[in-house]
Amino acid sequence: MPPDKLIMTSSQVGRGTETDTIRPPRPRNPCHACDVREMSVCSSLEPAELDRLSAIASKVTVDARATIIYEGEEADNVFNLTLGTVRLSKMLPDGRRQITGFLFPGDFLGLVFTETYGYTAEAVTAVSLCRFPRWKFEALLSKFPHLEKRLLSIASNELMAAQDQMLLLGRKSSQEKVASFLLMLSRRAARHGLPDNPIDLPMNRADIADYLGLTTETVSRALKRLHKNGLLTLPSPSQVALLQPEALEELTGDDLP
Amino acid sequence: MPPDKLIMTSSQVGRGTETDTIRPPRPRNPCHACDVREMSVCSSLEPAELDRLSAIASKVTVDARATIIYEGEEADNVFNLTLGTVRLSKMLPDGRRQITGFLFPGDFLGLVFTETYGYTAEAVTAVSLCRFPRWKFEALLSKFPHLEKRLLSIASNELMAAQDQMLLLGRKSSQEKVASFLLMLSRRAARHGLPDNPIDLPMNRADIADYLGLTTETVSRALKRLHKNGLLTLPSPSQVALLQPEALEELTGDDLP
DNA sequence: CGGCATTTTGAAAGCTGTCAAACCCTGTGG
DNA sequence: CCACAGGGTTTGACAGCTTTCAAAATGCCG
Repeated sequence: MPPDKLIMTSSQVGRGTETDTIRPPRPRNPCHACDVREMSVCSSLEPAELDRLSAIASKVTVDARATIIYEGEEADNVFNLTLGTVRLSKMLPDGRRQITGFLFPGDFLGLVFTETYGYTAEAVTAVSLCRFPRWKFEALLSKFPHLEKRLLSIASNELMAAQDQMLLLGRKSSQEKVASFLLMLSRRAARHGLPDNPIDLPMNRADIADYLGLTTETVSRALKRLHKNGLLTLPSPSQVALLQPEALEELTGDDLP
Repeated sequence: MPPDKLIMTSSQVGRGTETDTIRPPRPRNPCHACDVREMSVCSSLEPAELDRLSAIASKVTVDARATIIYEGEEADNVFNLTLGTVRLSKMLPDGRRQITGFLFPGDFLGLVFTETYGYTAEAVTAVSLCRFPRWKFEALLSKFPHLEKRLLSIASNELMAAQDQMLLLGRKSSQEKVASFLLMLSRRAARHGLPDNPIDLPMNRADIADYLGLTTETVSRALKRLHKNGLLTLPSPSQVALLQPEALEELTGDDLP
């Protein structure tokens, strides 16, 4: 299937997105095709590298729920998410699904060194991404060691996160899983300069369940129990207010930081 | 704690190791300190790179059950496993453990870009490794882009394996988990030129359980059930003969390859 | 051959999953 | 502006798989 098939123009991205509230004020977009300077990887890049990156990037917008890459499809592109939330997932033939991660602005997508993608990526919300043709991207890697080292560090961090997730999936109770998940979202939001206490849940219960290795019912019950114990409230199904983040920490089962 | 604390000379490595049966006959060891040429990463290295790698390597042997690196400890070294089996694990404060992976000869260990190790590594069997001081290793990376690219590819593959494992932990039944595990071991042995049908299990049931997110009892029962269904036999607790590998494939829940 | 750790087996409990239905939001259309 | 439709979420009852706890069996090693 042609790669162009993946690009769909979204109906206008909904309500004033929270990314507008990012604290470090937005630098002017230096690239006509793609706001490369906002990619997290850029922090360690030099101007020449940035320009090269911009030169091969094209901007893509995708509607909520659309598929960005299909598991098993030829890995022709690398993306960097600039707006919205993406979920990565793998499926068993009978339909059971495991979400292996959620991506937020700044995250890379499709950074694989295999012929084909190993997972499916779908837009949870309306999404904007920078797209880089793989061969150009790899050519760039060879020219700019900085970039390569940075990617290695990113991959290493992702591997670490994956190991934490294995611990969660293999050994935590449903309540610990949900508590861990909420805190992860809160921390991630804080890192991105977004409001971190009334947390926004861009994904639905089924996504959360498939991320935590649970069912929607169990997720719902775990939230209810946390609510009953006074740890949080649910102003709306997609918002969680953490009343006692410290107490929640203890319920994750993890070491306290 | 000083890094030297980690190095312990093993009592002679036990019985004639199976690695002696590796099919591609061993090249002569080109390095007095460490058989770098046998590292899996070497396949894509140039002679000059190999020599540099050898120059900073020192050989380390570790007794079975000894700890090689501790989670949280300063990440001072990078290792490459040359002989034996290593387990990587993370623990929750109350003692629950998740094994995030088993390492076999050729695998890297301690390849992180953080201050400290994110997991504990322990020798399952007697083990030999090449040790590289981190700072020297990183200096080498900067000089040899080949090496860097190779590591990026390794990290990318590990990430993929981690995602498969998340699918297993989050969505597979105990039987599917055990079937997947056995086939993984068999395939890995085959890739290394080792006997792949009467599989050797260097790790005990507790390790298998902690890798699959189960208990030893459940692992045992799953094996029993597979045995009862004529899929395998257990010549000894640490050996599994696969009688119908194809049928086992179907029980993994995965797509058939 | 005996001691000990590992593995297996058994019975019972518990947590999470399944199935079904009610409820609630959200967005639409009158 | 309100009623309605529909999907998503919550709740309930029950079943089932895995865990727990305990004890027997097995295999390994001195």
